[in-house]
Amino acid sequence: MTNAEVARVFTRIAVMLEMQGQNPFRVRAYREGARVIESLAEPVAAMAAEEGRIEALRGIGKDLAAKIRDIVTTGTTELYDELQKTIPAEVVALTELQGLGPKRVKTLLDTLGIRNRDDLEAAAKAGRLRELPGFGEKVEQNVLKALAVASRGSGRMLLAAAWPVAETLVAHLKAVHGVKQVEAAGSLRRRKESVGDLDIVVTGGSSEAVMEAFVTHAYVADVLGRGETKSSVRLGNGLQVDVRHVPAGAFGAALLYFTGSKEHNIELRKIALEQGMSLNEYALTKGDTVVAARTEADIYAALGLAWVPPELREMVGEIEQARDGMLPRLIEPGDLVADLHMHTDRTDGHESIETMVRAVAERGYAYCAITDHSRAAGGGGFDEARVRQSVDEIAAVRRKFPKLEILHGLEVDILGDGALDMTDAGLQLLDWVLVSIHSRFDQPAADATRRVLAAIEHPAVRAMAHPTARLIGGRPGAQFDVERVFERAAALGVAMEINAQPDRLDLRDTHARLARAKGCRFVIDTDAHSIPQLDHMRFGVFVARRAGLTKADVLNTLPIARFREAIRAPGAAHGKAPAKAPARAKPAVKPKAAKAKAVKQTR
DNA sequence: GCCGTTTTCGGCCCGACTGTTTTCAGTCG
Repeated sequence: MTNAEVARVFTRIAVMLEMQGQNPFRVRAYREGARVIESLAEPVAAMAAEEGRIEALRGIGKDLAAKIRDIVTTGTTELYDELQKTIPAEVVALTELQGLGPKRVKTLLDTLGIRNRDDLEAAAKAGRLRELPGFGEKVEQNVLKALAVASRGSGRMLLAAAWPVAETLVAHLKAVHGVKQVEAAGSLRRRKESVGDLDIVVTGGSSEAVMEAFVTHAYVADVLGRGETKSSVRLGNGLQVDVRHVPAGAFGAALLYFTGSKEHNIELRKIALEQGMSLNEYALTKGDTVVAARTEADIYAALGLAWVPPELREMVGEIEQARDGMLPRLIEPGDLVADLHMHTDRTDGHESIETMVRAVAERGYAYCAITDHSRAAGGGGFDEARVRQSVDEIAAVRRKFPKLEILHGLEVDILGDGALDMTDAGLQLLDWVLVSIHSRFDQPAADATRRVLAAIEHPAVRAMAHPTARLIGGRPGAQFDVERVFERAAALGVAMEINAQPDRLDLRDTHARLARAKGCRFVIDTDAHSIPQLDHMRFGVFVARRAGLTKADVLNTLPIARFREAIRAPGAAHGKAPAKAPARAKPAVKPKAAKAKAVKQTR
């Protein structure tokens, strides 16, 4: 049982209880429980095995804790089974459609016996929805639209994909006559790895002009709603965008409100109430008096809090830190002076070493590492002989770029049993060894844990690249015990990478936060396979910021000399020189003279 | 169902928009 699966049971219970018209606060408790479980860095199943551990979580009481234990051991809980007798799970799934909530879905089930999307589509097309209480022709049409949208995909978009869209729309709205401030809020501003929709806050100009400019933009495929202060559209790429037009004096309150997270905002409202004030999207008020509204910082200050960077507004302890003046000074993109993971056309990259290095130099970095693949990753990956050959290749490039330090690196595959896909002799020729998983992602957790622990134990290893190997929306990644791996990596001095590829972002934010708590140090790298990908670095920094990381946590913020001192020395934590283990059986394969063009990027 | 310098009961965030209504429920964020 993964955390996501346990959370889904709670979410479904919440929907079912709501359909039954139960106490809304009881409903909320299940939703809150689902959120808490989903945001955990550790498997909730493991936590549930320890007494009192899950009860200590805010929002999880005795009752929910017992249900979590039921679910992780048996896959379900009595209440869920009981509810499913009257409301099948497939009916619950209908509430995921835009415009259909628990009440309407309940009506559909009770009056027309609609149980799934097929039933719903047939009924809507036959014009039978419009007859129902609370429905009408418009709702019927919106249901058909929602079904069409749902059949197109998950609805969430990678941050890196939404980013340029947001930039374009913000610039478009800034150009409207009289407009003063435009800012993208929501999960994009919090730099979440994927965004469900886009929220843009605007001040100045006339509401009419702003909304007109917005809904007529070329990206807009469908106008979902248009009002004085709020309009919603769906873009051609499926992304929903909301624009809010607010008075200039309320910009801070609106930005705060629409940036979220919802849970962070709820906490701020509670704090306001405790102090006899009230917070909404227009202002922080005391009675009829506005206390603060113009900037976020004003509002936080009036609540006795330091301004919280949006990336931390996830109820991960930021409220307490803001109150105590203990918020971390988060790492900035400009703090990074090196990129230590990239590929060239010698394996699955698109550019020559020289071209890549020139692009790195143009980006102002002080040093970099060239890290092509080892053999197991395919795509012409390196064996020991190829590593020997590359010593001269690297030396030649170093002569051409004397101002840039170039580390001779390799991304070495961790084989299924934890052995490294390179001989010790080959490893000793390198000055930057990354290890990573590119195969057997579905190993049982115990095997995967042993595999990773064995790999990082090797004294040549400096860092673990994209540690879990997950792909956002595509692959869950290896299921090893992250806590144990982080503890051991911290002890060995093996850095954990935050990989900035937009669909990896691995470690993810919650894992990076846990790794930091365990004492790990980090590198943030692009894993670039082409020149444009070198510019993905910011997305890795965003993850680091969401994890609360500072400049001091990240090794590639250090000048090269200090970096060399800081990385794990050969044999570190072993109390001896690098093991002279017998070299692994050398593959009886000669370096390929010519390699097939246009190799597929190894994932 | 959770929670507690307002504690073991009585609260629990709140407004906009839509569509169906004719004063408001449902949904969303």
